Amino acid sequence: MAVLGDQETRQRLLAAAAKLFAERGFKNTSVRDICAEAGANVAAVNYHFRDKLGLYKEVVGMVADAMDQGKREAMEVTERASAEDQLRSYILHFLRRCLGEEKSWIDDLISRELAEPTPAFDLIVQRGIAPNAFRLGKLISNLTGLPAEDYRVQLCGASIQAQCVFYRSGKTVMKHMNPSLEITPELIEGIARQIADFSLAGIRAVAQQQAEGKL
Amino acid sequence: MAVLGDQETRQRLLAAAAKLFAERGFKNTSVRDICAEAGANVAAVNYHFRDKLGLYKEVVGMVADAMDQGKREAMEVTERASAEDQLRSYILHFLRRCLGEEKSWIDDLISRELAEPTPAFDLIVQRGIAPNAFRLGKLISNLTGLPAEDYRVQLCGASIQAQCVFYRSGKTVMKHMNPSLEITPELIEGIARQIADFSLAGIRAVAQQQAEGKL
DNA sequence: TGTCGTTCTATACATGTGTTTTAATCAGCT
DNA sequence: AGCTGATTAAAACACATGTATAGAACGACA
Repeated sequence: MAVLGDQETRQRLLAAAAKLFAERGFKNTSVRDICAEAGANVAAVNYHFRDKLGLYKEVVGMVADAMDQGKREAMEVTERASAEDQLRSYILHFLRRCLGEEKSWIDDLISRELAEPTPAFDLIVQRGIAPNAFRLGKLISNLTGLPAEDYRVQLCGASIQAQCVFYRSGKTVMKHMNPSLEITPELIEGIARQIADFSLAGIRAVAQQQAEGKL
Repeated sequence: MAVLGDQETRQRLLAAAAKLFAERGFKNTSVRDICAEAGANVAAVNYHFRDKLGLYKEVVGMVADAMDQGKREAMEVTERASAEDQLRSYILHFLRRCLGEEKSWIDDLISRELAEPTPAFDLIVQRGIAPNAFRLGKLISNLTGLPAEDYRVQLCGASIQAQCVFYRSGKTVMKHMNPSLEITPELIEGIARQIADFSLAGIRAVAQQQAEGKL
């Protein structure tokens, strides 16, 4: 087609690549597979993205942004709510994405990148992780009255993040140990509630102690 | 050499493979690299392990056992101590392995396998994860008086596990966001203490609620 | 209509990889 | 010494993969 890029196959390549990279990882996905999935020629990747790595970076950038947006929304929907309810909403939202069916491929791709960093690692930290850590810090600061930069606040944020992320690989393990287990919405809500209760109690306990160090 | 296997190069292959697989992952490690590292011939892998995958499975099995043993020791050293102290010891031990220098490659390999399962996934769940989840359940059961099979107990175990594992990839991210950060033993102990305080408060809060569901 | 720039296709190239094959080496045994 | 079985070595094979090249298709514009 024509003149100033209609970018049609470019988009198809991005979609196909996102799907396959998330499913199988960078090294296990061949350029040929991506092009086949996208209905494009083998050379299309090099033409549009210069490299296989170039394509991957673009995908990772998109995914990091999508992740960040999803998390921002999960907090902002309940902006007027209490800090506690904001936290509960955040946890539930996160767990739905890790344990539910849809869109979990986003976190799959991120997990892979964390376990086995490629040159695209930067993008994830910069555009996906850091902004979210910042928001979480503010939330916990509201909840405790401690400054957001406080060592204890940072670690509480990490603890909450940790419990959520855990269920991404946890899903695989659970299905493996108990194949008949059905992951219902009620199950997810139950887990989310317990994580929230657990964490709120943890936060309050930690906030009462003396600060001991600095990040 | 001779008769009934002196198994010398076999051992060298296992050691080299463990190191390289943990460093770069399964797909990113070539048989040739392993053999070079072990000072063996290219064909040695196929002779001793039939496959590249055969070698990998053997390595994963070893690693799963080593992980399990390490965690068992971390609890048993303090068998006579209170359940609370046992938990604190467990968390500190775990964090040292994730954030410290030595032996963290064990958990690196496990993480990769969780993020990108291969046919060796079974081994890890069976010999590394399941036994530990069982022990953790018993510990929390002691701590709360609830039965180890209780839904809430299981989830508390997951929360603790989660916070520890988190710092394995967390280390990479921290170093990336703040390259000048020194991970001192004191830092590790501080984090461990906060995780323990956080979790103990969480456990007590959760244990006081009504049970809501079953795994 | 003919030229131009963009996009797409078919094909080839170079390389890295897991695996196989065939022969050499060597310790123990008769 | 000569045989036997296990182990190691060198070379080759088969194939997948990332990338480069050369040309075709096609719309836009003069």
